[in-house]
Amino acid sequence: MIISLQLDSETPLYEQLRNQIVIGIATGELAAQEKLPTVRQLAEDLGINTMTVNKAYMLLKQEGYIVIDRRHGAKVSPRPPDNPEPSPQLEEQLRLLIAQATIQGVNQSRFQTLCSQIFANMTYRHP
Amino acid sequence: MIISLQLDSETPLYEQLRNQIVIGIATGELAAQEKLPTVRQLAEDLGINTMTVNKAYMLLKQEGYIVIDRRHGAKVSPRPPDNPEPSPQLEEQLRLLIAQATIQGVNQSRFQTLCSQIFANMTYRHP
DNA sequence: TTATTTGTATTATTATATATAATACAAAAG
DNA sequence: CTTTTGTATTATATATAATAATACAAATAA
Repeated sequence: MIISLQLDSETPLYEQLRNQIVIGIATGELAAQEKLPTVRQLAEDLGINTMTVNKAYMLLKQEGYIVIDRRHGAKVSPRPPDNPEPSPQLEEQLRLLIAQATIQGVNQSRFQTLCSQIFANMTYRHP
Repeated sequence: MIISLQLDSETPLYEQLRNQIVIGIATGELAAQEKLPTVRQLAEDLGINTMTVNKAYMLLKQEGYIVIDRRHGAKVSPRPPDNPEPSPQLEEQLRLLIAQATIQGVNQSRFQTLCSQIFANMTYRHP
């Protein structure tokens, strides 16, 4: 999986890394149960510090996206059961996003179409 | 307009303030051309520093949400023309949001319904 | 067994971001 | 001419981000 970090971004490196792994899981680029690189290996590949990668892994673990085992390293979590209700945080983020879209002049129809296109690339639950 | 800041949040105060004003504009709570409180007044009301409010106003100005005039203070920008294409930043944020929703087990149908409900509260372009 | 690899913890250091405080200035309104 | 406006400056304190250099426990591989 290709990971590209922007050193000049306002988004912290560990957060960029976390985000790209989350998207990688959702798109199916990283399959459930798939083993992630070791913190040392990934840090070396990306040219960043070990602890920065570790921070991203700890965050992903805390959020439930990956499982970490000392024997086998980090793995993508198995697919959880369907949960129709999104988390309050996700709902609030969506609310802010739609507010911005509305003000920018993107109407509901266009927004829904965009969502459909994005969903079409999420093969997470269709292996 | 009621603004509530969480001092213990990870989100900086100026960003919380910016977000709530954006939502206020989108929901119509803040009408186009409406005058915002002065930086000193809002800082006093919220019990925070003047420069923190100023930073939020500068950000909103830079993003085009408000217009600042030395004579009349800060005002909500007039409604821009319809723009079917969302900004790349917004699209990337939506992509990450949908990725998280997908992994959390929220399917497309439920997500679209949630979007519809949120859009129903955005009266920005229906005064 | 021994050596290596794994995640993880610790400590230190540097740089940047956040927030507050105390002023000060220019421009416009009253 | 005084007040109010946004804005700039300087200083200070705290928190976060990132790196560096180690070190440890647990498990794998030799």
